[in-house]
Amino acid sequence: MEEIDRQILGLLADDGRMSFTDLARETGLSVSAVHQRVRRLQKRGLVTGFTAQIDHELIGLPLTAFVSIKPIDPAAPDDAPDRLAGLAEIEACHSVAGDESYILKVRVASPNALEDLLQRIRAAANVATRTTVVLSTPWEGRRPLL
Amino acid sequence: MEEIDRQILGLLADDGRMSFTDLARETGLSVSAVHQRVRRLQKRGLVTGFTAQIDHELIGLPLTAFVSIKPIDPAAPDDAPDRLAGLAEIEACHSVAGDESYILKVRVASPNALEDLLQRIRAAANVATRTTVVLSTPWEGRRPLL
DNA sequence: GCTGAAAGCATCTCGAC
DNA sequence: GTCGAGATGCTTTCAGC
Repeated sequence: MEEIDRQILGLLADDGRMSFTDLARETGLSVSAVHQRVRRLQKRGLVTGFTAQIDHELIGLPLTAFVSIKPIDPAAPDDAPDRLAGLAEIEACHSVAGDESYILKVRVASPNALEDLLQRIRAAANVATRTTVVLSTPWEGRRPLL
Repeated sequence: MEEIDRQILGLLADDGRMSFTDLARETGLSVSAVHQRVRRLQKRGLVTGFTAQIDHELIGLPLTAFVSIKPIDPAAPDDAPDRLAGLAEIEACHSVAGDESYILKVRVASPNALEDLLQRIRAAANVATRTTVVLSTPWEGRRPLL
């Protein structure tokens, strides 16, 4: 991948709805050239999609937490992601190295909802949980080095 | 907020580039009505922006980790976010409850780059670090309950 | 707050280089 | 890989309700 594709990725990470016309102006290419490059970036899988960024506080999910989980029976087959996929409050699921197996990022409406979710997580995946509550988020989703 | 705004948020979270024409079809409103609602959602801050979703492995940042930090001098003023803002590898910074002060999510190219980043984090913020390496990510950025 | 219509732009495809 | 042009479709505004 080269310089101009990195530039396009950066521009689209900053503004996912930027028009091809504007992308062309910024990159110095023609509209059709940018268009083709963006399509190629999607086809190659470098761009997996576009999404609206939503303020979770304002839509009624003000409480974020990280939940680390550890199987109660270490001999049981590890299908935790499948078992947890149905819980919509879980925004992300990472398999990790270390004492615990997975780190989940969850969003809920209240402490009560968190307690309820933790019970559902333990029941669904037969795991112990360790929860770290987020107090504030100085920044999130910042674009890494391109 | 009401039902139809939730629907619009869901559609835009799934496809941030969906046209107003398609949004109108899905919601049963006229094109101008959806247009007006989306503008209002942005103005009210429920939609903070739009972004391209990028495959970090394919752009050369295959290693993700969570770095928890704890101040070495607990009496010093806590301006860690300001001190860390210049490190572009840090994708997110959450202030958390518990033994440690912040959880950082970082993306790097290699174990060597991670080691180097940890040194820069410790130097910049005068903190001790505890790092959890991500092995795989069953899912991430899934839309929470709307 | 919703609608429909109209003007201005953007998208997307092609043929050519 | 890039370009320019053209048909199609989308965005955006506005008057009317």
